[in-house]
Amino acid sequence: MIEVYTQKLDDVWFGVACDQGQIAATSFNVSQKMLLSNLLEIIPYSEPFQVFCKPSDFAKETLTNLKRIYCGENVNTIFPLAFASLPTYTQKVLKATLQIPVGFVTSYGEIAKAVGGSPRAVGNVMASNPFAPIVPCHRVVKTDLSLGGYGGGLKVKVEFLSREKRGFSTSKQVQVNKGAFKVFPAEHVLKNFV
DNA sequence: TGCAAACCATAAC
DNA sequence: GTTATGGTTTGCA
Repeated sequence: MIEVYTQKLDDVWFGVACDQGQIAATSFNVSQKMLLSNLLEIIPYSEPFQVFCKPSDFAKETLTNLKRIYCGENVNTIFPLAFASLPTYTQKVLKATLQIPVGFVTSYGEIAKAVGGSPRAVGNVMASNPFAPIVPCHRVVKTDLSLGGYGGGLKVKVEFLSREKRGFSTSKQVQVNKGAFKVFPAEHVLKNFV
């Protein structure tokens, strides 16, 4: 039985779907209706689920952390994400995306170079990211440092990046399992929006 | 700039 | 199996 919890924190709804102590999906939205719709779309139709009004302790902690990420804070928590049910390639891309530090962005192509596959395929994984905003798909942009797309709307993507900017000025390398990819300061993207 | 073609993993049929 | 579909990228006019 998958347990679904939602909670409103400072005008934004956050939600988590828990499956046997693991996180099957997370999401956020200004409307609770949309949030539930997003979450339920992620969990398989065949899985029985129940929506709870009151969060469990674990859910409460997770939702609080989601909000902190949403606010642009550094959150070091390791979340028990349910990767096992996802395709291998999807897992690789999501795990690489997890390595992008707060205040930095990278491109679809950079991730593709690090984990294999094509930028297009990486975009597909982002588009169906079950763990927003834990997996920071908002930190992935196009090669020319223009935005690309975002599930929650481009405005939200920009807002995320401006809350996360840390004043970095130089790019750096991030190691993943096999390869490495380059990350750029979030400012490099934001400057196109002044 | 702008457009066409290559890209490649998924999901849906 | 096969096809359609992208949160892309690159090359070429």
